[in-house]
Amino acid sequence: MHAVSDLTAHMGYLLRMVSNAVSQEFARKVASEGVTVAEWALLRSLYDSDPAAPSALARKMGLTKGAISKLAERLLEKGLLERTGNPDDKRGHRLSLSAVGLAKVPLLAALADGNDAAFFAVLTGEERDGLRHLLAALIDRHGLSAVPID
Amino acid sequence: MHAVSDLTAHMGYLLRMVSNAVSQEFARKVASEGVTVAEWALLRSLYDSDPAAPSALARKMGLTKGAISKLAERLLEKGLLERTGNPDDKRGHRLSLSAVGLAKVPLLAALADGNDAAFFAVLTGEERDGLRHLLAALIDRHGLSAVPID
DNA sequence: AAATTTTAGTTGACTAGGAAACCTAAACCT
DNA sequence: AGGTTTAGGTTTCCTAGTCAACTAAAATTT
Repeated sequence: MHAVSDLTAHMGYLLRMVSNAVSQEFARKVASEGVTVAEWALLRSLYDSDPAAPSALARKMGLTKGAISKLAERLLEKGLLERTGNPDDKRGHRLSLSAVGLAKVPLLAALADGNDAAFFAVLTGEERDGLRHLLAALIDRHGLSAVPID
Repeated sequence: MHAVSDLTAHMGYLLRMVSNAVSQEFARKVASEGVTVAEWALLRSLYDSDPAAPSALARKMGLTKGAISKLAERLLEKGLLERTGNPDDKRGHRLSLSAVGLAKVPLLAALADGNDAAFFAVLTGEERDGLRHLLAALIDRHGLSAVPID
């Protein structure tokens, strides 16, 4: 008879637990700037790029078009993003940071740096390097950063 | 001037990417059994335990009472869970697996084992051990004890 | 040129979860 | 006793994200 393995026997489970903990910590911190984690990721993606189409952002961030659509909508309402039409293609448009959004990214980046440093400070430098290497290996060997959506 | 660090410079970001990938893979597999990942975790938690109060499950699984409440509601409707009143305390109740739920856990466990093995097969045995150790260390040192044992 | 297909984005339905408000029952004080 | 506080659960509202259906415009076929 197949023994029913413990939940915690699965690395996926441990991964999810740790990942949730990091994100939650960070969520509280960025909330003080009136922004969510997902919003931060989108703002950061636009920071050093030209105005980008939603579909391009979806590819870049590994999200679906729908996710970007909703995210962008909220950021537009918050005045952190700008949407400009594309005369060459009346279906699409381009998203870019507003002046306010542009100014906010460095602040958020500092919070992100601090959060990451604080959370992983419980590891030794060697352990941190090891973890980074393992995560990079998983991402690389699974071809994760370029996950085609749709 | 503070440089704005790359998103991928943060380990929390890499962690989230990998974690999402594992969960998504797994979600597809368990969907074939008509169950979601969160539902599987709850079912598994009840598998080798006595009937448990929702609040106890919340502690054990590291979720809020609200999350358990909604999850349990769906599982009750699917007929995988049973709810029995507690005469000693008219506020609460106990949740336990139904016969169907009980029968389903080993099937799901096999899927979980397979998913985990497949995803982390791109690492060497040594790397896997290293990753498990690092995740356990983070969980331990941050007191994310909600789950590790039992 | 007309019909078809592909692409861009939005919207709605659903799972997932936290936070907070709320109700009720139990426990604890005076 | 009677009032207050604490604990157990549910519900509502919000973010987050997927998938699938949909509209409209562009690109391809025929």
